[in-house]
Amino acid sequence: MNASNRSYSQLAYPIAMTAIPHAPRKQARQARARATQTAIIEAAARILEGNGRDGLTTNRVADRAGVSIGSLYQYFPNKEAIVAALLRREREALLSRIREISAAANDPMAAVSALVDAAMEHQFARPKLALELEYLEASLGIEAEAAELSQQVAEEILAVVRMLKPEADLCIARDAVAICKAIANSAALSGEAEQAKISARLHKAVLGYLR
Amino acid sequence: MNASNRSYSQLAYPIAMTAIPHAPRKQARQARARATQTAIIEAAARILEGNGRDGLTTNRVADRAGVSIGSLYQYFPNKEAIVAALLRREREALLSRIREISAAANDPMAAVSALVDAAMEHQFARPKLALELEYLEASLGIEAEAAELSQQVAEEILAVVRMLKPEADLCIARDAVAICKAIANSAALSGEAEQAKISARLHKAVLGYLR
DNA sequence: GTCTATATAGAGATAGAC
DNA sequence: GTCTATCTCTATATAGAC
Repeated sequence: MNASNRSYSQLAYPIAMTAIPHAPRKQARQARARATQTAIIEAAARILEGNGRDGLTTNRVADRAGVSIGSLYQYFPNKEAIVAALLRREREALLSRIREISAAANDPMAAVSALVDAAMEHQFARPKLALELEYLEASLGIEAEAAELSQQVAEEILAVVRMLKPEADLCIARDAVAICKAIANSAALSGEAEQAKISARLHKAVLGYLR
Repeated sequence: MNASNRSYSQLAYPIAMTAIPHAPRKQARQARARATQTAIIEAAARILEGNGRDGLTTNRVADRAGVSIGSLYQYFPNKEAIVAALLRREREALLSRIREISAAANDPMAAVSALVDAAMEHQFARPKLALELEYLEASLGIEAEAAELSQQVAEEILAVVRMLKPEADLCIARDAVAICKAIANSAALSGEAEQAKISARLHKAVLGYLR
């Protein structure tokens, strides 16, 4: 994804004292670089939340991240790459949560229920961001990769769903995901705030579908 | 919406023959004007389907509609207005279909089922267009009006749903709509074409939720 | 390796001829 | 009332100083 992530940490430090001052400096630079990257990605996230996708300009991202536009382009080749990185960050977080649940699953009903909760928490942690990313995903030019992540999510979900409903196929899993997103988004958009109420409806919808 | 829709047709024609050539000319111009408007809106629709929202530029719309950019701006004050008109066209078509079903409703189950079918037909008639419009709706600046149309849809749906489930509220109706859109979109996006299969899942999801 | 300044391009929208 | 030509603005991306 970015070319500057070389593994300086694997350098074998010579015993000579002259090497010692270098090590931290190099490490520090790596850490700084990562921090800058993260800052840029998070700035993009906040702009999406505050100004929507039309407000997301590279100049604004650079400004909000506290770096110059020139620096931004040292870390990302173009605007798409920033959005892609952000999307990956969010999706991977959700995916790993799903995998945890899937791995720990015993009782089918409880597992499905836990998945629904996870989806809802994810969506409600930053609702505007989740929504904007969904919109942006379609126009990203990384369809292949995005599709692959969705695929992985669907497969993981399917594994759990099959505990409850052995004849289920991938369509069913995708539907379940779609239902979660749709209800959560629609609730968020129409200004609902009572998570408990929404959660109850979500469970009803998903379990009703899988019954 | 547009200022040129004055009701010339209500002019009482004087008996004098001089009036006769005017009437058709005015009528003809009106008809032409409407045709041009329609052509512009439909051109926008086709561009959305073929090039996505990023490809939707006013110049391209004018070109595809077979008029010059100058003419386009005689009919619409800006790009948003074109999208808004298109959105209205689609939404009102769906709304009036929903009203038909609602008005003719006898058996609750059958009515809900008919609504689900209508939603699915609408979504699958032009899936890409429906999806793009959903994305665009959020950035339209006509939130108030769009929200009102959604509200009308939800209320109409609620009336039918209450036949099945008297304690239902607007949230339930909105959820039902969201479920329909979500499953239809997700199916369309992942390339499913068998409408019968999707329809079966949709019914299951909605009826499962309302049970 | 970070900044400022700017090249470049493409969009929306308008002016004015016909 | 429709066209062509064009203005203006703003966004992405780069060049070059430091």
